[in-house]
This record gives sequence, structure tokens and C-alpha cells, in this order.
Amino acid sequence: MITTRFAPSPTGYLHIGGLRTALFSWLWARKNSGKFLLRIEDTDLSRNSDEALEAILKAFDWVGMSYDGDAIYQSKRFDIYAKYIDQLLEEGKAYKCYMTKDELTALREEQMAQGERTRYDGRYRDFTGTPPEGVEPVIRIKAPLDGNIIFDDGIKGEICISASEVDDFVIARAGGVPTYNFVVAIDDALMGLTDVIRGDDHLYNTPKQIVVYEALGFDMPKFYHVAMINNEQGKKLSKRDGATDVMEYKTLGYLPEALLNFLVRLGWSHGDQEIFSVEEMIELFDPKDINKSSSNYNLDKLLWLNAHYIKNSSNNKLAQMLKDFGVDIENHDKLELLLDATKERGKTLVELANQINLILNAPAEYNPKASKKAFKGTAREYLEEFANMLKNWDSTLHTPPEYHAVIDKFVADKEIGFGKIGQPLRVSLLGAMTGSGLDEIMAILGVDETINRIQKAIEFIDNRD
RNA sequence: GACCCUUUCAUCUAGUGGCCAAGGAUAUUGCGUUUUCAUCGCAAAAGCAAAGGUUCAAAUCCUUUAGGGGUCGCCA
Repeated sequence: MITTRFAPSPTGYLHIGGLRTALFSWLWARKNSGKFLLRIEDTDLSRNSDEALEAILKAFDWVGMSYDGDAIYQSKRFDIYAKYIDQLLEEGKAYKCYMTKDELTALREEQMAQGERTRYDGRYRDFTGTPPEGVEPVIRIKAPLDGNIIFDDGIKGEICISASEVDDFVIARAGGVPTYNFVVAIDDALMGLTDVIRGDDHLYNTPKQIVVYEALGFDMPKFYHVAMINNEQGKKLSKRDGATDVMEYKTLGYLPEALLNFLVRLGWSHGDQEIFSVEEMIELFDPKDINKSSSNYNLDKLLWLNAHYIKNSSNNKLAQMLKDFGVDIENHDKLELLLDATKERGKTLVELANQINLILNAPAEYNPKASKKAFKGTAREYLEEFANMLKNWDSTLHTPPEYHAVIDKFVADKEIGFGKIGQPLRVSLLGAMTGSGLDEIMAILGVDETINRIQKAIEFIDNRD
């Protein structure tokens, strides 16, 4: 039985990097028919907000990741932590430290000046005298004094950190509120976690948590430290590098399956495979295939994946999603045609919405370059004649091939090239030289609207000349 | 500064001593398909951070150097 978790602190939105580690944890649990738990790390009451928590849950919901059971809130478990603190104190595995913050600062400055890694010097570890007046003590845990703290990381292999690098860290603040590394270890153990997958910014927390595991006699989970995601220049990812909030990707018109596919391939691979449905991810994911090194965030591939998933989405699903982008075509009688004609031309839902609007709305203006090129010479004459032809054929025209037949006939009758009518027609209908196929556009618009737009173009030509 | 992690095309990656004069994908460029654009197909260009070792043989093992990241809280 595999049990994993995601443990965000509700201080902001869900970060793209956080989603990736959550995804890895979720996949690993699902693959093994295990449990994926959610724990809210809200021990710092001043920094938490309900909105932040809601935002995180919303992001989970959007990408379709679900956790098992109820979310666990650390803020509701202070009595549990207090019990373990008492236990450690009684067993002599933890002690009260009366060092003031000023003293600590002085110590750190001195160590820094010596070129050492700053750490508590253990001065109250074996203190038996009379405590100084007016200092509310913190509780520190006794870390090993010598040797190494070694663990086998599921991604990076054996990690060995000298005990001299791990100090007697604080497990309860003055006032009794427990600290992060202490409660994490307790909760991970109590929640029955077998595999802890997290960012490698936690690598140095692991030896501290191991100290807690050993002091309390808990079984240790397997740790996996996933390297960070950096920006394209290899620097720390910041808001300037694009969207870091998961929900921003929804706004930008990305499909959740594209985002997940993108993220799963950032640091993880399965041979040469690039496209993974969620089902395939679950089937194939294994943390042993996660890369050791950090990866750089690059939008190109996400865009490509998004285009892929748009192309392969059903038209009904696309129509449903497009409502968030100001395009309501769910009841449009030409829905299928409309999306078939546009879905290969939009890399995001935003672009797709634009493509659809381009067809649905008569051109407000004609692209100057396009109209100059297309509306010249015989264009006006052909447009008028073509409109007449449409009028005559009206009752027989429904599908794209039927419209295509009209053009074919027209071109044959006139003994002209396709471009002679194609280009003027395209600019008349869309206002630009590029876009969906003419047959599809006319089939969507119908004869009346097509003629309408041709008339408008003719008026434009007349007024211009 | 100290400690830890890391380093294959611009980017994501395959690769665990011989199948590698390094494979795939994106992006780029060219060609083809298409009335246009897009899609799609084909092709090109592009990399083992550097230097030393070990070995018959090294992208793969070792050492050093350089680059990048992380951590050094009574934050999480």
C-alpha cells in the first residue's frame, strides 16, 4: 500500500511547481491503488487565508486531481504535537533553551564570519542550573553529535549529511507553538505515509525530520526530492517568466490535460513518449524515472501540447469550455462544422475563440494589405457574378462539398484560376487573406449571409474606387 | 561564506562501459500537401560544460575546475 500526500500552506495560489510535485504524488498513489492525502500546513496562523486554501482546492479540481478522505489541518492538531513534545522532554530527548534572540543573532554572525554554516551551539543541551530570569524558553530536540545522517533518496540516491551540520533545532517556539520540521515528521508518520515526494528545497529538512522520526521511534517513509523548475535561463522561476499560478493557465486558454502532460514531462520521462493521457500517466509513472537535475520552464512545448489536445477534443467539450471565453455556440446549428473548421487553428482556447468570432462576425474592416491585393481587377465583377450564382443554387447548398461544387462550376465556366475568385471571396467573408476553408465558412454562414458579406465587399470596393 | 544537489542540441529528454561517429520531442529553417492560413508529412541544422585519469573500449566510472540550483529562521 502506497500512501502519498500533498501538503501546501495556504498562503497563496497553487504554484505550477507545487502542482507538479502534487501530480507526481497523486500519480504514484493512483498507480498503486494507494492513497493520496491532503494536509494543510496552517501552523503559522498569521499568514493563512481561507481564500488561499480555496484557490488551491479549486486548482486541484480544475486539473481533476482528487485526494482521499478529508483534508487534515495542522492547526487542529496542536494537542497531538504538545503530547509528543512532553514525551520528548520527559525522555530527555528534548530540552528547554533559554537563549535569547539577540544571543542567537550574535552567534550566527560569529559563525558566518568564521565561514561556517550557522547553527545552534547546543549550550543548553545539558543545562541543569537555574534558568535566566525573564526568558521564555523554546524547546530544542537533541540531534546526534557525531556521525552522519544518511538516507536513500528515491531520486538522488544516497544523501549523506554530517551530524555536525544538523543542530538541535527548535521544535516548539516560546509560547509552545510547534515548528514545521517537527509537525511534518509527526503528521507524515501518523498519516501512514510510505512515500514523501516533495521539492528538493526540502532536502535539508530531511535530516532534521529524521532526527524527529528517530526520537519518536516512527517508521520512516521513503523520500523523493524533485529538482526545481527554473525559467528558460535556468534561474529561479518568478512571475516575470509567465504564469506561475495554476489557475492562470485556465484563463490563458490551456486545457488541464495539456498542462498535466506538460508538467509530467518536466523532469519525468518514459522513453521517447511525449503524449500521455492521464490514464497512461497513472499506468506508466514511476518516481525512479524522475530526473535528478532541475528543468527549465519553456512555453513552446505546452503550446504544442495544448494545440494537440484541442484538436483531439470533442466539439461538444470545446463548446462547453469556450463559454468561459465569450463564445457561446452550444446551441449553434452548425456547431460541428464551426469547430471542425477552426480547432486546428487555435493553440489556446483564446485563439480558438478568436477564430470562431472571425467567422461568426462579419468583418468590421478589411485588412489593408489583403484588400488591396484581393479587391482589384476582375474581383468586383466576379464577386457579383458569384453571388448571383449562389442565389440561383440556393436551395441545393448545405454542406461544404456542395459549396465547393459551386466554386468549381464558377471557375470552370469562367475558365479562370481558383485564386481569381477565392482570394476576393476570402477577404469578403473574413476580412483577411488567411483562415479556414472557404467551403466550410460558406456552409456555416449560409447563402444569405455569404451574399450579404459579398455585397458589403462590393460596396467597399465601389466606395474606395 | 559554509554545506548539499546538479550539468546530453536553444528547451524538454532517451541513454546505467561496447548496440552511440548520441535517439526522440518542441522551437527554428527548407520542401511537399492545401485556393490561403493552420494542420499534416518529409528533410536539415543543432548537444555529451572543461581538463585530466581508469579501461582494449567512456556521455556512462574516478578526480579537479567551471556553471546552475537549493539550504543555512522561534517561515513553511
